Amino acid sequence: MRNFNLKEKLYEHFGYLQFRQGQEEIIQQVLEGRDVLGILPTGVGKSLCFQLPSKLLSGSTVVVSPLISLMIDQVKQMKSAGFKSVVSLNSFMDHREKRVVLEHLDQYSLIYLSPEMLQNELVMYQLIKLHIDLFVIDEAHCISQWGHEFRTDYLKLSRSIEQVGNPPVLALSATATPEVQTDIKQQLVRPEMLSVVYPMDKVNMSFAVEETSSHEEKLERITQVLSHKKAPTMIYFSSRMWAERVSEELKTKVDQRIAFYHGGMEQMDRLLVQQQFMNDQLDVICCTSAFGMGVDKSNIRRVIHYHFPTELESFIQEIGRAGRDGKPCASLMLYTPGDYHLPQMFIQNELVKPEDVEGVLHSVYDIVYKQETELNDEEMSEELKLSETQWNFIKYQLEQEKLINHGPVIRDKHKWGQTTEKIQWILENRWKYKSRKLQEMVSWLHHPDCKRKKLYTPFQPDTRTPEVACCSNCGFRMEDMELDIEPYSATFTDWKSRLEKIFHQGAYHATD
DNA sequence: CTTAAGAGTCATCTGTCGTACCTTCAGCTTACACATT
Repeated sequence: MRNFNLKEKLYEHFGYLQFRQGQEEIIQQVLEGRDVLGILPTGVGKSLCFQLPSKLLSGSTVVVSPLISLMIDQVKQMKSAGFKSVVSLNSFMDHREKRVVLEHLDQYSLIYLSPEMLQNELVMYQLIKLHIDLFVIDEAHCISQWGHEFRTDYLKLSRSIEQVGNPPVLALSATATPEVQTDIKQQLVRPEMLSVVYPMDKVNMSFAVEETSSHEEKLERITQVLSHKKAPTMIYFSSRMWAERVSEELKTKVDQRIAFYHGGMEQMDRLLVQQQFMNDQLDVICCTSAFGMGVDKSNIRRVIHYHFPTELESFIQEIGRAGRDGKPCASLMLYTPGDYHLPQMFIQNELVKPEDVEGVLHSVYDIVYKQETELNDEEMSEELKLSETQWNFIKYQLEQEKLINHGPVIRDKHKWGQTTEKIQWILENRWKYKSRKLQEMVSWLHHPDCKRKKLYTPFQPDTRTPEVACCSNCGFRMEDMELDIEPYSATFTDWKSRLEKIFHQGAYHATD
């Protein structure tokens, strides 16, 4: 079975003559049945690493993806490229459609779903009946970044993999420190997983870090930078309010097309703004971390941070969206000493204090065993005076100990006491971990030497020599940025190339 | 000796927070069939 020539198969199914960096190695290993953790830089075509194997393997391939929009995009893309047996299971489907797909699940060779969907009994019942010979986790850093508190179903993946017959696992991501890689392997219970890691340092990006004293100064600086030259720019904020506010203020100061984007907006508005930015109908987007995953725009020239994120991993992901075309781009970080409070509040908001665990568990006990009607998550977190994420975490831990949601009532006081201690211990470690990550982020801001080296050293042993000016500590200033932008691309072209573009709209191109 | 101005200290108050999935249902919109003028 392994005798065929992979390059021939690549051409036959996708029409490409050559693999891109890392693809062939990963596919080879996957086809030989090995578990692989692939860390490939953005824009290399990670999805091909499972799309080609799914064509070559006889059974089904399951792909876990964090965002519905990502799944829908990929399915659409594959369908228009002529791959018919692709489907995604998600909450946007109506009940009839969902039932029909579930009943004929064996007809699909590539099945996309969310980690939450895997916890659905009916879905799992149907999956178990299939022969699954590849289990893929796309954007695998979510396991480590979201799994512990925010989306705990990400920590339940190993159990699901076991249930569907322990197929080979392929985990893919663009950014993962060795620490995160280890966490991913641990959570998947696959310590022997093969790591295929490629460098992620951006040789076409210059870095600038500037201390400011106030909002007004930040605004003034952003205005200067934007006015210097019109170019696709993202501005990252840690709060929805500030994203909206600065977006409005910039509109009065800069003659460019500016909009904001965050998770609190209506679905349609989000889609519209994203599409406009993608199509060069917007110059500047003021956004929170909601904007990013699956954004594949090649000509983003500047990423400005009005606030800094809670960890370097997030920062790297955010700047990773610029300069995918390989042309020069820059990152500008603006910070004010007071900015430290915001990320600190985020940590508090997702982690319960260890000394509060005992009280919380007592209340849970009372509620679960004395309440007649079952409370939903929203009511529970309100009743316990916890944030949604804090309750998520506690709930997951109690489920793991089988103290809730596992049938018969357990009134074993000793067991509850033990669990209290265990949760306290986990929380103490999470507090230490998150505080350390934030500390690393802050010390990067103040690092007196080369910012580039300091940034990438935790991710890879050697940092390559940049093709552009290095960083503000190596003499780079935002004003020096090379920006030879052709007037907005693709807007005015002759009818032949426009027709060609329309004709090829559905054509397959591998993305991340 | 009294009083006003200014400086320093303490207590109180104000401000305010991101990331996604799922389920289920109420309420709304849209398309369409049918009856009436």
